[in-house]
Amino acid sequence: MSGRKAQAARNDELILQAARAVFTADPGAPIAAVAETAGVGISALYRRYPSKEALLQKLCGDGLKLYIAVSERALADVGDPWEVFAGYLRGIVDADTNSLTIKLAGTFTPTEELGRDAVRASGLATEVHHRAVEAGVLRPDVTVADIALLFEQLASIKLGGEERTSQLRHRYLALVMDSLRVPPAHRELPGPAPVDEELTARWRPSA
Amino acid sequence: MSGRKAQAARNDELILQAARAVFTADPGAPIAAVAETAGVGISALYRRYPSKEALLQKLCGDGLKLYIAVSERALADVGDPWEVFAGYLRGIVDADTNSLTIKLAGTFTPTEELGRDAVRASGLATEVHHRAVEAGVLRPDVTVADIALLFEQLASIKLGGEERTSQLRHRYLALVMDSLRVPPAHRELPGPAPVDEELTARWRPSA
DNA sequence: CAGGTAATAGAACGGAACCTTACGTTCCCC
DNA sequence: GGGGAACGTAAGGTTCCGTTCTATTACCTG
Repeated sequence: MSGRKAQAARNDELILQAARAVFTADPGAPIAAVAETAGVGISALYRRYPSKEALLQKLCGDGLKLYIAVSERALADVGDPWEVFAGYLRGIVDADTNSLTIKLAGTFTPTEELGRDAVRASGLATEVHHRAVEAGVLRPDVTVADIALLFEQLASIKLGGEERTSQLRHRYLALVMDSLRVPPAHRELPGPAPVDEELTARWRPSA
Repeated sequence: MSGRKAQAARNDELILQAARAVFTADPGAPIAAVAETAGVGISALYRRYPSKEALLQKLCGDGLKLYIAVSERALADVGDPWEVFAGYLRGIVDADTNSLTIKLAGTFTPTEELGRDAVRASGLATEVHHRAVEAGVLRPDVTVADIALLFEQLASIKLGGEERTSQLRHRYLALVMDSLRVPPAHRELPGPAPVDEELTARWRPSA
């Protein structure tokens, strides 16, 4: 498992991973930050992608494909309709594709393939939503576009590390799910609520 | 109502208004954009504020004072406990102070006065929250810090113009209020849901 | 009415940030 | 052992932005 080609193959994945992490944290991050995080030089990036825009397109495309995969998994699930829908919501939040795709919306020109995948993703989301409404487990005055905006709101949460952020997103997803579900009810919220220290920490001159 | 001094007084307000609008839309906006929006030259800004940081501190301070005013109004209200709390939530969303204060969190060193006001605002919010829980109209497993993060999520919504954005924020505030209130119930959501066109518009190469 | 002053608009400046390319080096594979 | 792929680093060249400077306008006062 050595050799120049093996390192290149490893770097392929390393770079993508770093790019995802860096641009998720800061969509306007410089490309040098990606290289540093990946532990490679800048030329290793430009060998693989002709420009920053190309890298962003790749990242966006991967995110969309992940989104599509989660949706298809939900459509293939024949279990309890509410649990299927709830699992779908949690899956999208975990995939964390919204942080990237939305924040990068206007920053590059969309590929044709990107457009096709977006249409496909939208269709699948509509079908998932439709099934939940038809089954009578989702309040009908909430549209599929509403759900999309809810995902965006959850993606805006960034507090502490990656793990804590995910925890809090699930907490507020659970909260809003209580008002999405038919019949309405209050269920236990997962994860501890934020403490004051977590909120005030953001005012320190670190950033 | 003319004269050089009158224009200066008018510009005072004009500049603050423009700064609020510009930095609310884009916290990293250049100071030239503020001058252009206000319809004045750059020197008109630097006559009033010694630096960009000073302007941001002023804006933040004003936002905090507005937040405090809304909270005090809620505490003075002796009507139906839930309606008081709901009005408080709507008031904070309308004041739209979170978009500025949070996004600018780490970008400048906080003044001492800013710190005092922040403590005061936090205390008032805690009292408002406490009353709602005591009255049994707010689910007790949601903390005051939870409410703060909910405000942030709502502030992250930006779609179409200012008016449409406000409308949507109230829509999702109403949605989450359905799961905050005791007892839980589904009430009619205000404002029309987003249509596809509104969502896809963001992918056009305008920005 | 004339000079002093406050206020303004906008160009000019200096420096930082950042995408991209060029250069020199290393190390596999034939 | 040599050809070339892959790499790290440094420099190029541009854009952007906060701040300062200059020339101008318009009011007020003596």
